[in-house]
Amino acid sequence: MGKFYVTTAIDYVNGVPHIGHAYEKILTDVIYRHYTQRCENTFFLTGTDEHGIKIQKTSAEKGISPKEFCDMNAQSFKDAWKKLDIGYSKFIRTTDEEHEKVVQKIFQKLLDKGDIYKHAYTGLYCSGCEAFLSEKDLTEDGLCPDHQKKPEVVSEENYFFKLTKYKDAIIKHIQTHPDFIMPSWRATEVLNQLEHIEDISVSRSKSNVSWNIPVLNDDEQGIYVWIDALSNYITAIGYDPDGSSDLFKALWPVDVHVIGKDILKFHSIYWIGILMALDLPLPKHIFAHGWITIDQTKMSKSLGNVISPTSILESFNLEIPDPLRYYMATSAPCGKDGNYSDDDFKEKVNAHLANSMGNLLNRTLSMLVKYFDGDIKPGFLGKNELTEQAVNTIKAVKHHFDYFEIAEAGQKIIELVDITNKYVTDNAPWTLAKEGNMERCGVVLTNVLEVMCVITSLIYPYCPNIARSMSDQLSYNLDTKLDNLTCSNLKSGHLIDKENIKPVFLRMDSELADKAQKIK
RNA sequence: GGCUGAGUAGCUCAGUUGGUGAGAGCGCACGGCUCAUACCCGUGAGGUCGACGGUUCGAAUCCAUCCUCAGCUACCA
Repeated sequence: MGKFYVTTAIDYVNGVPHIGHAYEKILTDVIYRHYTQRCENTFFLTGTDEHGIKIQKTSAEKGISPKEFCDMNAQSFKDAWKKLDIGYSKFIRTTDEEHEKVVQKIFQKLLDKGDIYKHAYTGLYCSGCEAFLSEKDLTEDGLCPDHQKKPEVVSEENYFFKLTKYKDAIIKHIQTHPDFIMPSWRATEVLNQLEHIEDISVSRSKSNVSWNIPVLNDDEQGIYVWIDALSNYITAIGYDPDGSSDLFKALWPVDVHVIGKDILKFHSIYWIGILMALDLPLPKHIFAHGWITIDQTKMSKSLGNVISPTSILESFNLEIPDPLRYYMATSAPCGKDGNYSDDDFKEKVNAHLANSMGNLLNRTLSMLVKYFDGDIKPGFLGKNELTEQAVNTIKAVKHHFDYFEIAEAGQKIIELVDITNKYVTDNAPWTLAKEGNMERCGVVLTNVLEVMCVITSLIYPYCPNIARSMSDQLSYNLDTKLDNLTCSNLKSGHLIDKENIKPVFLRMDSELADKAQKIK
């Protein structure tokens, strides 16, 4: 494989990051890191969506300019991602000058083409939604169900995008590309929505909303979210109607847009329509993930159970984000909702990362030092009975990632860990050593260490810090591509000294958990 | 109302096109081991596989009806 381009949704900076935002970035980062192990040229885009009336209003309430407000919140997103080791290649903000300029050009191009037209209408406008509502959307009292406010009757002339023109083509594309929308069962949902689609309004009157990108040659209108926000996926890498960058040519079409299930409609219908209108190739995949619930309850501000990603790291006293990354990435089956609870988090992470995986490396290296002074003798190499299992796991993990089954892939890795732990117990190197069967003892330990190298590579996307610690102790090259990954990674000679053997992840003990409970 | 998905051991879930006594992980209990991060390995607890029918020699797995949950989406008022 050559290149791999992956994006997250860009987050609206009206608030600070919570665990739902983090979930998506972690998933995407795991996907991204996995593909860096398979491709030469990879790119990971994330960022923030910064225009619109909500930001205009919130910043006004705070008495600061919208830009200042955005700067502040965008930074808090960047800070959070840093703490989670989200290794994005670029962080785009829709207020970036370059983005704004290209969005204006895109708008103009569609206007010139006739795919955007002006249309006057009267409707019920809810400023909270920043959208027109139809009567049937309202409550019995005639209020907006989301904002409990009475919408105003507004007469407005806006620009509309001819989405209906592309309706049939979009339907056909979805039908003929079963892996376009993933998980595939969500495609039915989208096809259903397509039946009732209408042209979408893509501008707002400047008198209602001032914090947006102006339409060129029209002082009355500003560009609304669809063309502004969705375009980030192409403007960020240098798309330009007048001639795109080499980076864009190398990366587009995107391999996968990772998004939440709530915005699938916008990505699989609106965005696809826009791309068709721009004569650009379509995304290879759109992956809609589920939600993270907290203790089986939906996270929401009104319930007051919004959790920030970093508060989990702090309350458990974690110095590395790996456990949280691992838990997030493996707790929800592909595309479905997952749940977070403190107990479950601690349980899973202790069991998999500390007890099984970490301890396996630790016990094996300890024996190598105890029985062989940390040396691997030439005769220990090349007779690995676990090769087949390891190779099968590599295959299975790659296969799962092809379908963005991140949790399922993680499960396979831990299965290999379990198999290897059992192999150690079954072969009891400590007994072999006592019996003086040193050759066999060395072979067994080396076999395990070879598999540990494989595990190190496979776990890396989930736990980059732990993987690095493992690779250090194994003198293993973590840059090894998965296609070249075998069970022959070690060389004969001295591997490690006793003082360099370190647990890669310590159990979170009950004391810490209690402390976390108190904070909560 | 329609459509889609889901309801399987305490918890989280696997269960291809129906067929040896219904599974995994975690948790729990007991046993083993002692290299290791009180870790690992083994054994067990008996869950009417949402409900009631039906098809079949035989269904968790197919069909009908119903209940619950989640999501998408109408229509009548």
